[in-house]
Amino acid sequence: MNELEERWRSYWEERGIFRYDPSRGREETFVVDTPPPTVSGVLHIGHCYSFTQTDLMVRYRRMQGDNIFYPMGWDDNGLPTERRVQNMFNVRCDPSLPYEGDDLELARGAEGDAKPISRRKFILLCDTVIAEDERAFKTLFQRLALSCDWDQTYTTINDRSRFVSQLSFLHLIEKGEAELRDAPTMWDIDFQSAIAQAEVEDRQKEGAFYKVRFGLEGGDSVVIATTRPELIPACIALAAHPDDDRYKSLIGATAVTPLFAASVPIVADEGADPEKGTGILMICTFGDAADVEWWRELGVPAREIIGRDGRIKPAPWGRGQWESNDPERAAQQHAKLVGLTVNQARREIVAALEAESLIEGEPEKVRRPVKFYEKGDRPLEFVVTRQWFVKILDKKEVLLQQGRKVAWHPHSMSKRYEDWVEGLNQDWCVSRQRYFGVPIPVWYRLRADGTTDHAELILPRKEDLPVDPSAEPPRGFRPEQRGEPGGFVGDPDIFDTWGTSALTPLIPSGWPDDEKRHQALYPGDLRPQAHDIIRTWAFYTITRSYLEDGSIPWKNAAISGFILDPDRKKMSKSKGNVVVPTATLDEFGSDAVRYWAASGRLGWDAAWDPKVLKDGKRLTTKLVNAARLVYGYQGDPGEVASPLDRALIGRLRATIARVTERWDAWEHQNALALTETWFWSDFCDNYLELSKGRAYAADASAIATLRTAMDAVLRLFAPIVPYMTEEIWQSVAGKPDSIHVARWPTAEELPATEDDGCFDAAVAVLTQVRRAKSRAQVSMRFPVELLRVSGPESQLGSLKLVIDDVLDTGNIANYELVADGGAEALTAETHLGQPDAQ
RNA sequence: GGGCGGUUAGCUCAGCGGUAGAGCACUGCGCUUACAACGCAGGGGUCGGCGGUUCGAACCCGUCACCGCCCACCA
Repeated sequence: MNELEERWRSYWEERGIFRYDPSRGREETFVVDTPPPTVSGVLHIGHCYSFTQTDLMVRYRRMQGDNIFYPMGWDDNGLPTERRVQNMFNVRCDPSLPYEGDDLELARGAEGDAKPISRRKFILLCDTVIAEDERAFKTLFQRLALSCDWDQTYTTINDRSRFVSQLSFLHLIEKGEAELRDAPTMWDIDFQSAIAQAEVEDRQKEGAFYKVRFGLEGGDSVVIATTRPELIPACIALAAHPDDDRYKSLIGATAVTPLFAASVPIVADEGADPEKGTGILMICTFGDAADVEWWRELGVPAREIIGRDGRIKPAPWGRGQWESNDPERAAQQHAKLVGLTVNQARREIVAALEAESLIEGEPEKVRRPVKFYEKGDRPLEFVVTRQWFVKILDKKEVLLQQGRKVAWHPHSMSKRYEDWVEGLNQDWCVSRQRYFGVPIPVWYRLRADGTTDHAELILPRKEDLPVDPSAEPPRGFRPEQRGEPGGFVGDPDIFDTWGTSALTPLIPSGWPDDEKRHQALYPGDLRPQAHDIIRTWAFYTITRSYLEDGSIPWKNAAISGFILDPDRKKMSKSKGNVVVPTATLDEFGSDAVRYWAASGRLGWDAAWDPKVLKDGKRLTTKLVNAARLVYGYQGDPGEVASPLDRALIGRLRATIARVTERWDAWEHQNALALTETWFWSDFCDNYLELSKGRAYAADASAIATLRTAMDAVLRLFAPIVPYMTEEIWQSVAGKPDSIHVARWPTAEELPATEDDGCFDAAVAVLTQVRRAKSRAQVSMRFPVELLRVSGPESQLGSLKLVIDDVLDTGNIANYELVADGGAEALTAETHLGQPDAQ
C-alpha cells in the first residue's frame, strides 16, 4: 500500500468514519448483507470488482446521510476449508480416532499418504488456516477501501453463526418444515455426502445406448434402450408412452429381465418419449431422478445395487426378498459384479449380455447430460440414505411471490430466481456427511435393544446452543450413555453450508434476543452477490426468511457480473488465467482499481482489460492537478456573477441532478461517465482555460465558481476514488472533515443559475480558434490579430456576454461580430498576428 | 428443448423515438503560467440481416442469423 493510501486508511479507521451507529433507527439506516467470501486461500480480481461495486453504493448512501451497517463476514464453514487443510497438511479426517492433543505439530506439505487425524484436530487445523486467510483478506479489502465497519465482522463457523443456524433449524423442526427422511438422495461417491439440487450441474458426457432384449412372460420379447445396462439387476419395471402403438398391447404385461430373470411389470407413462431409444425404457432403483419418481408411483420395493462408495453391493436374490424366476442364476450373476465400480459393472454386464446375444446391433454413441456435484469428479448416484430435508416443493408459489417483493438490479436477474423456483423438483437436503460445519443439533434415542429410534428426537434447549451432539450428551443424559441401549446417539452430520449462509441477515442482527438491534437491522436494504449463486444463496436466504417469519430478507438484490479473461473465458486456477489483485493494486493503485470496477455495470460479465485501469489513474492525476490550480488561485470568493460562471454552475447543477438519478437507478457506471464527462470537458478543457484570465486577476466571481464547482465534483467522485478525493479535500482544499461524511452535492446548494447558451457560444468560438492555430502549426498562445464571428443574432448576443474571457484565452487582439440571419451556428474567422516579441 | 441477455468506429462500451457518441488505438500539431504518465486538432461507423409502425427508428413491433449465460428426468 502506498503512503497516501496508508495515511488515509489509518485516518478513517482512527476516526471511525465507517462505524455503524446503533442509536439511529431503521429508517435512517442502510443495511448491507455482505457476501461472506469463501476463505479458500486466494482472492482474485473478480472479488475486487464485485466488492467495490457494493462499496460504491454504500459510500453514495453514506453521503446521502444514511447510517451504514456494512459488516464483513468470512465464510469459513464447509468443504473448501476442509479441502485446503487436507492439501496443506496432507491429512485426512478420521472421526473414529481419539483427539491427539493440542501439541501435535503438523508439517505443511508432508510427503506420502495422507495422515489420518481426529475430527477435533482436523477442525483445529481448519481454524488455524482460516485465521491466516482472514487476515490476508482483511488487508486486501482495507486496501481497496471497502468502507466496512470491521467491528461487525462475523464468521460462518463462529459460536454466533452456529447458534443462529441451529436455532433456526429447531424452529423448522417445530413447524414441521424440516424432517428426517430415509429416501433416495443424490449422493457424491467421492465426497461421501448427500448433495442438494442447487449444487448439481449437468455435464455433457459421451455414452452409448445399448439395445437390450427383455423376455416377456408368454415367450415373446421386447427391446429396450439404455445407457446404463449395469442397472439391469436393479430394474423394477418397464415403461412406454400410453399412445405408442408399438407398445400399447404390452401395457399391463410382465417382462422378464435378462440375466437376472426378474419379473417386472410393463407400465404406461407419459414421461416415456417414443422418440428416444426404442421408445420403451427400464425403470431402475435408481438411475436418475425420474426413476425415483417412478419408483414412488409404483410402490414396489427398491432393488438398490449401488453402495455409497459407488460400487455394486451384494444383493439378496431369492430367499423371499428379491424376486427372480431363477434366483440361483441371478445370485451367481450378481456375485460377479459385487465390488465393481459402475463402469466395471457395465462392461461385465455387456459382456454377459453379448455372450447370450441379448444386445441388438451396435451400441449407439450419444452425448447426454450427466449430473455431477458441482465440485465433484464422478457422476452422482441416487442412494437411499437418512437425511434431513427442508420442505420447499410445497412452497413454490409463495417463494415466487417473495422473490417479487425484492427489487433485483438489474431486473432481468429476477428471472433467474423465478426459473429456479419453478424448476424445483426436490426438497432441500440440508444434511451433509462432512466434518467442518455446523452440527445438526439433534440426538436420537436408543431402544432397549440398542438400535436407534430415529422417530425419538432429543432436541437441545435454546439456552444450550450451539451444541455438538457428537461430543456432548443431551440434557438429562450422562456421556457414558452414548451408544448404550436405552441411551442416546448424536446426529453425526453437519448442515449444508448454505444452511448457515442463508441466515447471514440474521447473524449480525442480534436475532432473536436483541430485539432492538434486530428491528434496526432487519430486513436489510441490500444483498450484493454474483449471478452464479442466485439459485443457492439468494434462493435459500429468501426461503429461510420466509420460513422463519414470513419476511423477505432484504429490499434490493444487486447482482454483480464475473470478470472473464481477455478471451472471455472464466478465470480459473487450472487454466492459469487468474489475475491476482495485489500486483494490480501495486501497479495502478486502489483508486484506479475502483474506477475500473465502477465502469462495469451490475449483472454484466466483463473481460479483463487493464486499459481501463490506466484511465482511472489518469483521472486521479487530472483531479489533483486541477485541484492544485483551483485552490492555488489567490483571492477571495464573491458572488457567482459573471455570465460564464453562472453558465458553468448551471451546467453543474444539471449534471448533479442527472448523476444522482443514475446512482438511484443503481447505474454507477453511468453516474461515473456523466461525472467524468462534465469534469473533463466542461470543467477542465473549457472552463479552466476560459476562466484563467480572471482567476489570475483574483476576480471574486471566478474564484467562487472554481471552488464551488471543485467542491461539488470532488464529492461526486468520492464514492469511486476515495483516496484521491480525500487527499484533495483535506490536503489541497483544506477542509476540516472527511469527504466521505460530507453531504452529497445537490443542485439546491449551488447558486440558482442556469446555462443560458453563453458557455456553448464561448466553446464554439474557442474551438475554431484552436483549430486555426493547430492548422497553422502554432502554439495555443499564439496571438490573434482579428477574430471575426458571424452567426445568428441570439448566439452573437450570448457570445458578447463572455467575449472578454474568449479574447483572453485565445490571446486575441481585436474582434468583429457580424449578424447573419440565415446561419444556424457561429462561424469564426481567425486572422493570426505576429509572434509575440520576447 | 425452454428462458434471459447481447450484436453501435480496429478494441471496450454509452446512447434506447428527433441530424451517430466516449475512452483506448490511429494521424497531425503543440513543452500555452494545473497537467508531456499532458493538451489541442483530426481521420474512422449504411448502429447484425430482412420486413413493419411513424412526419421521423440505433432506439418501438415482427422475423431470421450469430454470440454469451441460465435452466431442463442421465432411459
